[in-house]
Amino acid sequence: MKHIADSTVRRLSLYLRFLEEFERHGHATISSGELARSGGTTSAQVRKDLSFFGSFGKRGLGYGVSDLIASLRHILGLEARWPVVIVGAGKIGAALAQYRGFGTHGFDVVGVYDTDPARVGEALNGVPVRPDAQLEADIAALRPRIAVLCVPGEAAQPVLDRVVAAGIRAVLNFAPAALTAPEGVTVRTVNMATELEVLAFALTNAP
Amino acid sequence: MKHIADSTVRRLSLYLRFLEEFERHGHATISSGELARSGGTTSAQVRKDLSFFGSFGKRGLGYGVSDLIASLRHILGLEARWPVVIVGAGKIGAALAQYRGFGTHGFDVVGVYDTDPARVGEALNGVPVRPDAQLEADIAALRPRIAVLCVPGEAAQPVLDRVVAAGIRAVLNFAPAALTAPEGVTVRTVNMATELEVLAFALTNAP
DNA sequence: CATAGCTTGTGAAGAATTTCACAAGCCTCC
DNA sequence: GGAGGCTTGTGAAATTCTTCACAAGCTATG
Repeated sequence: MKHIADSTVRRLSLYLRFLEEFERHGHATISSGELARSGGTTSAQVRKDLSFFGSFGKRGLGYGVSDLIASLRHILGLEARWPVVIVGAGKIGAALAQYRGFGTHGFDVVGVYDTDPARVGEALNGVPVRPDAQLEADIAALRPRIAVLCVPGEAAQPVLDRVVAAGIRAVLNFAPAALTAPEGVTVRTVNMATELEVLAFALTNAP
Repeated sequence: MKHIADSTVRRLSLYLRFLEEFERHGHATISSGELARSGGTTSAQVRKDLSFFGSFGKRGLGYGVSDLIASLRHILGLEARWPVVIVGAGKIGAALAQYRGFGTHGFDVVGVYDTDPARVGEALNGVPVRPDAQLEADIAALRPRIAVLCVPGEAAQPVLDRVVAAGIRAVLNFAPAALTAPEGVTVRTVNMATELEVLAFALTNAP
């Protein structure tokens, strides 16, 4: 299949958010223009994004909301649930472990890990915090597909190397560090400092 | 000034992270190639990114680490400190309020707001949680430039409208909602579901 | 001072992404 | 059943972003 741009995938995810909203409001169909307005893009962009994967609408009518939701969920790979491990049960890790959004979006937290014995044993949203040393064995046993890193910056690369060695191929990194991973491993980093600095730049260079 | 791409600004921020690392390790100069390797890009990209803002290196030598740090901090607008308010003192809001990275990167949390009377009064990292109703008055008095939204999805747009009306021009949104803001207001949304879905897509369409 | 060895800064080329614009198709209403 | 009014899907054009490639310039060395 042709390569799909990262920006396209993010927009598809965003469309899915809005479609779910539309469905809750009882709308049966939606046009590319309406979807575009919600997502801050253009109708041509919406149609082009979808066209990479097929043809989902009806000319003159628009898209069936629930059909398009199903199609997007299929495209994004959300038909099965994805098991996830969270490494690091500090402030951010604990907050994420208790975040309900994981479950409602098809992701199951199957393990939370920490090196601090004081935190081990604690249960976060029903999932007990387990010792960091258990990480490899648990990945082998529970086969999570995604690891979420919430460890201090300097620990992030070593932990990444460990989870990759244990078979993980997708990582969401909240540690303030830029990571390098082998070919075939997808890493997304969410860096608070960078987000704030982009805002500072925007404010500094305001019109 | 010519328009600077978002991706360029994010890379500048990333370069700054690495330069700080290099400086801690005692390196005095760095070449575009070394900086590129750390940041997962190319030397040409590094030089092009910097060239939008001027000429910072010495041919044959590279860049002076501390000079380039100073230049980047100037470019990104990090020479002064930026006051920030956090709206929502739930799990994520509280975790952020206690995150040390704000302070070390030049951002000061001057207020945390919540509607829940049980949380009001609590002090997070020295900053007391104040009643949500106080938000507008405090923005007028303390003049924060950035608002971080950690409220439930359905509350995000109303809160955004309020902080914009009160004079805020830059918003970092952690609520699971896509927001619309008037011209001149920069909004960055960090959406857990989208990040995870991009990973699910990558895993589903793995080679 | 001339040469060798690096590395920057930058036009130009190339690639990727977004926007345009329009034929094709569906529905409704007369 | 034909006309009118919408909306999709998609090549082509336009724009934006990245990579290439090389002249220019700095340092060190003999």
